[in-house]
Amino acid sequence: MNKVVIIDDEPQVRRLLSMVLKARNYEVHEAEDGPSGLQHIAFLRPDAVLLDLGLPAMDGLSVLKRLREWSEVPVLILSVRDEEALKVEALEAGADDYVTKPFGTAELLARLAVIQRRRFTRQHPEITAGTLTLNLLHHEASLAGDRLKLTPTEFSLLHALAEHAGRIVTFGQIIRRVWPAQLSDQSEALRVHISHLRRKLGTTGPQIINEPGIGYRLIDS
Amino acid sequence: MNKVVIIDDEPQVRRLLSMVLKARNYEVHEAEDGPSGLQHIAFLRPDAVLLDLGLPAMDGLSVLKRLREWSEVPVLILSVRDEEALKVEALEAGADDYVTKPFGTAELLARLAVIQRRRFTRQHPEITAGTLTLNLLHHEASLAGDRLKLTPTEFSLLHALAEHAGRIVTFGQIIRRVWPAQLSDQSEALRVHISHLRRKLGTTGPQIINEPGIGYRLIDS
DNA sequence: CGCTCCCTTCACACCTTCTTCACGGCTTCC
DNA sequence: GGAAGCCGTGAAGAAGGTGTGAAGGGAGCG
Repeated sequence: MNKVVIIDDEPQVRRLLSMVLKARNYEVHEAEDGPSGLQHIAFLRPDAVLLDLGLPAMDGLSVLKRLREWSEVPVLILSVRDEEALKVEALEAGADDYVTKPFGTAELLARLAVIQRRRFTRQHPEITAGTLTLNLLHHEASLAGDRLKLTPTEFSLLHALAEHAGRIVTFGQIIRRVWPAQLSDQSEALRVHISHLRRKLGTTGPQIINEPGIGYRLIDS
Repeated sequence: MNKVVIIDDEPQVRRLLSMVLKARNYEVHEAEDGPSGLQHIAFLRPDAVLLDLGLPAMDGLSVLKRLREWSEVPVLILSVRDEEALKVEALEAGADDYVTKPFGTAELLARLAVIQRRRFTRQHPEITAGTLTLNLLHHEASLAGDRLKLTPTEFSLLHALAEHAGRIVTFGQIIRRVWPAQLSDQSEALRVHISHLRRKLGTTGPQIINEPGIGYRLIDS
């Protein structure tokens, strides 16, 4: 499913966009300011970003520039009519397209589809962490060449950990990613899946380490 | 060039400060009371403000509170020794640091430089103070490249200090931030966590300094 | 319908972390 | 110089987080 992060300080705009996109089967994540938006993007690796230019604390252009230092994710700018100069700057800083508020949903969806198609070509189909390999295209995991038999939830969980191998991934990040639409607390289920994963990973290769009170970390050796 | 506004009712103090700062290539503007000081700030948009707490008509604390309604400009408080309680109030009202009269010019210039530098490094997903680095996204802390093993409370506490590295953070500010929902007095627990943090930080890099009766300060070297 | 697979919940033992207490050193103030 | 208050730190109990076996329940399928 297509993941989108919306960065806009106005709750109404976020709600509208969210509704429209969810109806098209997008998985939507919202952020109300630049820093938290960047964190969402860094972790979720969405397929597209909708970015408001007129953010309060850290303006949209700064967010975009910061983002482009490490990500090529398609970015669609949301701007109001009188920010012409800013729009140009944004495009030069690496935005893919823009729509002017107020915008029609049809136009928005069309532009979104276009910028995604443009970027679609290159994507990493495999991630590795030591002897562990995840093939995202085929949903397959293997450990030192041997195929691992993982359930969908386990694969998703391991994916979240392996993508940031060696680093801490917080409980909140894991849960938002593995259970995006879930409102109830999944931390209990998470512990059980971690337990299952550890058993399947065995004692020799990569290990899942708990950082008490914070999250988990996948280490290579 | 750096613009500074000095608000102090004593002409000698203003003249001294003015000389020192001009020698360092600051552009200096003087005001002898709160209202005219605020006007200067509103009009000049200075890069820093030096504010005497003991002003005749409108006291320094009132000036600061008024100022903070519309400006984030760094403010360095000038106070005399017996205004301890006032200093705490000033810091909690948004002052960035203070120096006690009489003060050395070296100290004044150093603190001024610190509070100006810090305003730029807001909102970054990573915070550094000397050899100390906090990665907020991954909840990781490292000292000179080595990862520090911190508990959640320790991380939160160090975060509060590091975000204002070089400046005083009052007990009240720390406690409200680390234990937001707590009603009981956590000052005892705070001392213990500070102790643990100091042990983990060691004796070489950044140090946590106690400012008796006021709060703590994280210094780089 | 019965089977299988998978996810979630529960129970409980275990372990880490937080808080409190106690006490000694240090500074400040009279 | 003595008293009072603030601060640092060791130790220990309290509180809360974590791992895992087992059981319940829903979806898909023949």
